[in-house]
Amino acid sequence: MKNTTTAIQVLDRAVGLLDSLSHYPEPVPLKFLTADTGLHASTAFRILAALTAHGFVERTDSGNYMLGTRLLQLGHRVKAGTDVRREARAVMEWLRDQVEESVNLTLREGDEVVYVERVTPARSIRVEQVIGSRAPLHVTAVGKLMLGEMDDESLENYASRTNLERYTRNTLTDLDGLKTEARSSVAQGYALDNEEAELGVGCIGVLIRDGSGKVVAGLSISAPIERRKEDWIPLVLEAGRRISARLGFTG
Amino acid sequence: MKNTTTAIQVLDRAVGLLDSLSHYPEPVPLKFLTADTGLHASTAFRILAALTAHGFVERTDSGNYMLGTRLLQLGHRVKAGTDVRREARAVMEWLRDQVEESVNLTLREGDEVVYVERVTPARSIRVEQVIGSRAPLHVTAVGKLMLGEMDDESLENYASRTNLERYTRNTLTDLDGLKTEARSSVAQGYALDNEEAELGVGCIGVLIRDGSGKVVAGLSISAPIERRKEDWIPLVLEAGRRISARLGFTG
DNA sequence: GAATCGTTTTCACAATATGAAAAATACTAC
DNA sequence: GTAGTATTTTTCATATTGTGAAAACGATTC
Repeated sequence: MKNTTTAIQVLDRAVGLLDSLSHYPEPVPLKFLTADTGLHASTAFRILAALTAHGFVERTDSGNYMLGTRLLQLGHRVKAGTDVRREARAVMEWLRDQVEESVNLTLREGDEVVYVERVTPARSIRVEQVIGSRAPLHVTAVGKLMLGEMDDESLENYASRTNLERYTRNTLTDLDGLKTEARSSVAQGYALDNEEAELGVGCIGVLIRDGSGKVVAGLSISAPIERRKEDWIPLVLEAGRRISARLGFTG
Repeated sequence: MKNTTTAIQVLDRAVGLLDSLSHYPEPVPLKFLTADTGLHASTAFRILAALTAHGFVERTDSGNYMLGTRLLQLGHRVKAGTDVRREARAVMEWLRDQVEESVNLTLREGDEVVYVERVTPARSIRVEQVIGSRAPLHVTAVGKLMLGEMDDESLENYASRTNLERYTRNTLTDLDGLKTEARSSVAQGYALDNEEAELGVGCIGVLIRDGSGKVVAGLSISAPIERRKEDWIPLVLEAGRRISARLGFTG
């Protein structure tokens, strides 16, 4: 567990505890948390008590710890991409119903995309992205489009910063290949991800633009690779156009 | 701004900053936050820097502060009512489409209900509950049902603890009236809220139970009072039954 | 009923967060 | 343009605050 360290120790520790908590599907005893974080029991206890008082953590009757509803509240007040998320929701549901696959909305954040909204179909085998999770630009359909929007220099900087880490055998790890792919994706208006982030998963992604023409998000279908159909491309393009239109884009 | 105070000062302050941040619809400059929280500029700055490093806060290009996507992530990992929320979603959408009004899912937390999930109709005038917001039991339809499930003593304790605070002229503020209403609501299987929490807003609520028969949540329609129809009662009951059934309740 | 394990409280200590002040940066107005 | 003002950021000496050892408490288990 990587632990970001800042100028304020308690905060680092508190965040570490929340982080640890978020990894458990069930409420956990103090013991587990001290084990994860390496904190002294009394220290962890004290911090958790404070977090509990603020509703960031809740305790079960048995005294176990879990994330608190205050986080739900704050999560819903996050402004990043508020407009896009609100406007996108209905269209995402429409697209999901057309193809019966998971549809995700992503925001760019630095060298990564963050999954901020998702709708899933009612079938037992489906692709599920965790809200808030991240992936580097070069391994996702939407990310490749974002890279394709950059000028050569920025793209090269991205490559040297991140080293184009390999995720699967299909990941584009050489600058030239990536550049070609990114450019042609932008040219055709959509990008594919052929198991480049995860084996077995294929995506079709497009960019979302706001009234000023700026790229504000990405929309993609994620499906088991053998179910993914290129026929869906027009649908994804259409969905992207609709969301962009709602945001005032007149492209 | 009430500020819960715990054994750990920095945490209180950090939470205060997040809280302040959550009240603004747009990114704000440091100035505003120091004004809200009363913190010294350098102190607020330092704490915000730490929160930013952890993704709890983000800064715009102009240097203004806003809540960060890390909160989205943690919010989605909150376990409270996870099962119910997941199972309820589809049924809530169905109900929303039947009546074209907002549908809310609430959890009980102490003497209050917390709104944890919501779907809204595509009409311009509609009731919107903020996810994470709270209301005392005696002013909501679902809450009255929860009160009706208690024994006399617990109900009386609730009344004396909370003083049955008045929200509108329709709020039930006397123990006897509340008791009668709560009991009969439970008997009929649903409760109405006739502008008891907010003037102009009417609700129809039912309880959700899990496999063990325990009440785990509440479901309600919230509509402008003049649009609310008693015809909807069977639909809400049906939706409640469906969700409970998904959780293994066999009535 | 003793022993073991986990949680909670207490408390003396020093490491940590603090805020005054200074430096840097961004605005405004003239 | 320049002077002036407001805001953000860095620095640093200080004492306040968070720390963790140890002890008290509470469950379980043997």
